[in-house]
Amino acid sequence: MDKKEITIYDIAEEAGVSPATVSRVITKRASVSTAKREAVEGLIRKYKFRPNAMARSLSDTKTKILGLLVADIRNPYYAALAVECEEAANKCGYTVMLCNTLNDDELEDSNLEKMYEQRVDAVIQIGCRVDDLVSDSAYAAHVNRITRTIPFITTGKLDGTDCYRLNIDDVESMKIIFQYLTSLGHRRIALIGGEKRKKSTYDKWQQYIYLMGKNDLTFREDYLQEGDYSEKAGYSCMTRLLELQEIPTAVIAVNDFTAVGALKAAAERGIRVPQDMSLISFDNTFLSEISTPKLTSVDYDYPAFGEKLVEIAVKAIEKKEISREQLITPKLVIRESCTKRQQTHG
Amino acid sequence: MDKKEITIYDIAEEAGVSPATVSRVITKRASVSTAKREAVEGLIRKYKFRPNAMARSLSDTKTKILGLLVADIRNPYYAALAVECEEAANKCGYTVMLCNTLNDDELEDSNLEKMYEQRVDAVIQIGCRVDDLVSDSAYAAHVNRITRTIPFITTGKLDGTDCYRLNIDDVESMKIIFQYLTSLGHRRIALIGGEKRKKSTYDKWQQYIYLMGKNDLTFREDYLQEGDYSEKAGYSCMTRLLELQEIPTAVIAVNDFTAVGALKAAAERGIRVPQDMSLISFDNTFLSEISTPKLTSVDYDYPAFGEKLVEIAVKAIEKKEISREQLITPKLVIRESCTKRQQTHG
DNA sequence: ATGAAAGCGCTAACAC
DNA sequence: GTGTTAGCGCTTTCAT
Repeated sequence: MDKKEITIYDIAEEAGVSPATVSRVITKRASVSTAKREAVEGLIRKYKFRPNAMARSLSDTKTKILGLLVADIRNPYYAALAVECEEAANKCGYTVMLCNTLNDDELEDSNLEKMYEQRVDAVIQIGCRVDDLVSDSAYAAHVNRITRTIPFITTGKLDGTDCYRLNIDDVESMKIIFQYLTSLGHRRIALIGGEKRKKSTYDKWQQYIYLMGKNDLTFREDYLQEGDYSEKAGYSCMTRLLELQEIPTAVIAVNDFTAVGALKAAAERGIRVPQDMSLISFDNTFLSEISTPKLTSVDYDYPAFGEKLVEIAVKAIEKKEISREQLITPKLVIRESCTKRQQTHG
Repeated sequence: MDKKEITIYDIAEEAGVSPATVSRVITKRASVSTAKREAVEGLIRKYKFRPNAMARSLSDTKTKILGLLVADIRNPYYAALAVECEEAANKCGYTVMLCNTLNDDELEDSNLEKMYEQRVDAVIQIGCRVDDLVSDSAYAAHVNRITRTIPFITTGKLDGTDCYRLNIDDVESMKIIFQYLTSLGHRRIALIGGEKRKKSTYDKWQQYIYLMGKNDLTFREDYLQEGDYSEKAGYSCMTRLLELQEIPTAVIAVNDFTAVGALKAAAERGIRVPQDMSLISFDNTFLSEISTPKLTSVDYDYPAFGEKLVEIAVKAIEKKEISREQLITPKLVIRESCTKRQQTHG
């Protein structure tokens, strides 16, 4: 502890050059004679000198930090995306400042403030209030204050704000699922979990209803079980489904957590997946891989997703042309949880 | 975008006071007359002014940032701890800068550099090379360069360095497990997963062997199955166990992932947990809660763990007295995966 | 209590 | 190519 920190002045003095020259060799933004460069580089190595990022940011008004605001990193979906964002950011020379909103509006606000104080070059928000079907206007106002100075990228809806949107194509996801399920012969298809006040869930519901019609399947209210996004919700939705006179032959779970809960409810009642019932989910987190049976799930290509998010941020920072709204195309990862409808079940 | 940012000079001018006064009302570190304070506070609200953290850090050489270096945030264990650290840090007025090492030594190094450049006030490292039974000396040297100026806190071993250590009491964990398992009548106890080059695993092994002896149980090499920390490892370790002449009546998995894999292997062979075999794990992540059956697992009280980590960091930053080595006391969370040994199994 | 001014460590014009 | 200098926006003596 407590050794005085070295600065470019110390390096400059010992190398017999000016601080500006040291700065030049560090930033590589201007040319320096080989002799001086090598002298400086030698000293940098000798003292293991690292420029003070604060001073640097203050001076050139770029922090090279991307604020990443996620709902809850303990959720594998956010964790997967966050890691990819971090890797993508690193590749572009950016560092990520990650904060959790933990479903707490105040925390969401204060984290946003913090990012602003830290003068992050852009903020990427994934989850929480940005996902609301109808955006909270106070929140939108808050975001707009930020977008006046910093690009704001989100995977949510957040209307009434001047932000960049990269959304998952939920309509397409549902289409893929229906295509797969109907190709397996399923006609009694249920959808469980999720809150319809969230845009992504709302869109799934709408599309579910539409596709039931389009495929000439009978839509039944009781095949649409709202819950939240937890394992518990999946459990209780599935339980309710299994109490029905005529249980579905295929169930779509809003995410992997609810699918896992549904699996448990099914197992308890002696319903085997996929032999007695098919189950399919969204998100394709590691839970799909470790559950028994492994889940067939809709994947978003997280590496590409993260890269795209960062690319938008970086382009926006550099004031390059970049579309304000883009879509992520989902694809189905087929594992073990679905199978052909059993003829005996009708 | 692009509105010129407001500074304390703007506020000062409009309020008819000096920048120093504005700074005083912001920092609250000196007294200001009520009239001027209110004028300044009004303008701060009016413009929603937020001081530039870079400038502030440059000037007072404290960033109020804690670097948090974790192995992989996608792993629920790290995620749980990281979130608690973030919450604890927030409470103390600190922000967390989270980076993943992703099991990549270069990334580990570069993230450490980045934290240093960012002049974080302390770094907390959880996982990766700090856990090695025998510390890499180049890495230790790197850490020592950092500890010359910044407190370094770790949950690992990392000997040969001047850091603060907060370790899980693995010996105690194993004791608790044995106490529980033997009280249920188990005598054929196996341990699966983990690499013994990691200190925490090494300690568990040692203690396992010791306790087998102490409880007068026969130690068998084939009841000790090394793997890594993945679900796959759990699956293959358990598979090997189930091929033995005499299978164990209770299995200890090194973490929840391996336990989940073990569960799958058991199910495939028709072995029911806990009726036919008891299974117990370490870490008590959310996997323990959502697996079927729910896992009995050793918990570390993550909120307290995170708080302690941050407390050590903050105390060290403030140069207060604080012990260099402390232990986290584990406790068992009993769920569904263990039961009394079936007498019929001997 | 308050203002003037120096300084934190760096970058970037601007001269030469 | 290289040095000089003026900031970047804040905190903090030091006077008053």
